[in-house]
Amino acid sequence: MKNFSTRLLAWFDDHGRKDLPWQKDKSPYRVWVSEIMLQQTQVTTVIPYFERFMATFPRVDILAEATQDEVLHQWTGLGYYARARNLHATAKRIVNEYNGEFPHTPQELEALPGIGRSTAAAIIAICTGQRAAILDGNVKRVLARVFGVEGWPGQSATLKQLWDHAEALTPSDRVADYTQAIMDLGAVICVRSRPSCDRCPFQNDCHAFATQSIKEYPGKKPKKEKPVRSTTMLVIECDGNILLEQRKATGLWGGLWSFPESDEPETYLEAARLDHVQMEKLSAFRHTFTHFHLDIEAIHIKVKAASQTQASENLLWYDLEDPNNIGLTRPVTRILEALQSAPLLQ
DNA sequence: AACGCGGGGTC
DNA sequence: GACCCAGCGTT
Repeated sequence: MKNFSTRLLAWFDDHGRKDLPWQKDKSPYRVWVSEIMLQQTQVTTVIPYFERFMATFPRVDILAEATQDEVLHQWTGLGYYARARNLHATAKRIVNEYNGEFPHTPQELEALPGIGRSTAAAIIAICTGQRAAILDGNVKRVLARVFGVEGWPGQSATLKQLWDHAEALTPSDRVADYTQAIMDLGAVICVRSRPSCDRCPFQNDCHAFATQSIKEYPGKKPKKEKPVRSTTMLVIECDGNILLEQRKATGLWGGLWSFPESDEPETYLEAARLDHVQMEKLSAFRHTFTHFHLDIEAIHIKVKAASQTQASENLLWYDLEDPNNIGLTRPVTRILEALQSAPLLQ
């Protein structure tokens, strides 16, 4: 299609978003943090996290010097916690290897943890104005519909076609605006369900609109049955303090703090040299991940003096009145909320 | 090339 | 409940 970028930019000038928090001061640091937070996460969800993160870590060197617990604490609730670990690792590398300044080439950016092809391009385009093509969820949806690209974008053949379109369409002029514009079109007009085609600058050139097959694009991910796992979480309380265990550094909920899990509470307590005075089931619930369901049963256990329990690297007593700055899993925040709004056992 | 990785918004 | 979101790293 001719004039794609010109027409998109004309639309952007009238209708694009220009007041998002990360558009105020488009420094590489702020743009980078926003791009990482926005991976697989919606704008409205990100905004409060971004504001809080910037207030706590206003510069890359400050982020680099923070502890991982502090970074994960800021990330609690955002999900995909490897993003936070990679963000922290990259901050350290920016300080140590690049003297605190972000590199300006896609190759160097992509070599940093958590920055892939699209995120590198976004940083390049938005911060330097160098030509670089992005391909995020918005762009995939727009291009799949306009050009009738079939198949699920998770498949490499489909993904390649989308990248080819993205590269071909990205202009040399006004790349920063173009990058924002193509995302805005996807976020504001070409939304997933019930898109506003009558307000779209490409209505007359859109394959999906012309063939009345908008729902077919982009192709859907093949659905798979989610397996169900189950666990028992031990909410061990002593004097208003809750025992938490740090999860291993990688994998699911990596680096976050959660309740000890055991199907045999008595055995666990014995091993930890804890004497319980009361034990009561809390309500069971289901926590659903991308790829499986986790049925969680929580047991509230009150114990006598905790001094017996050795404090170790990956164990801490979490004071409900004076919480640590650490990353917590969703079930922990959920259960602690429930506990505090309806305190049991006095 | 396929899978692991969260939590929340939307319909 | 199904589906998906400003994707990337690992295998």
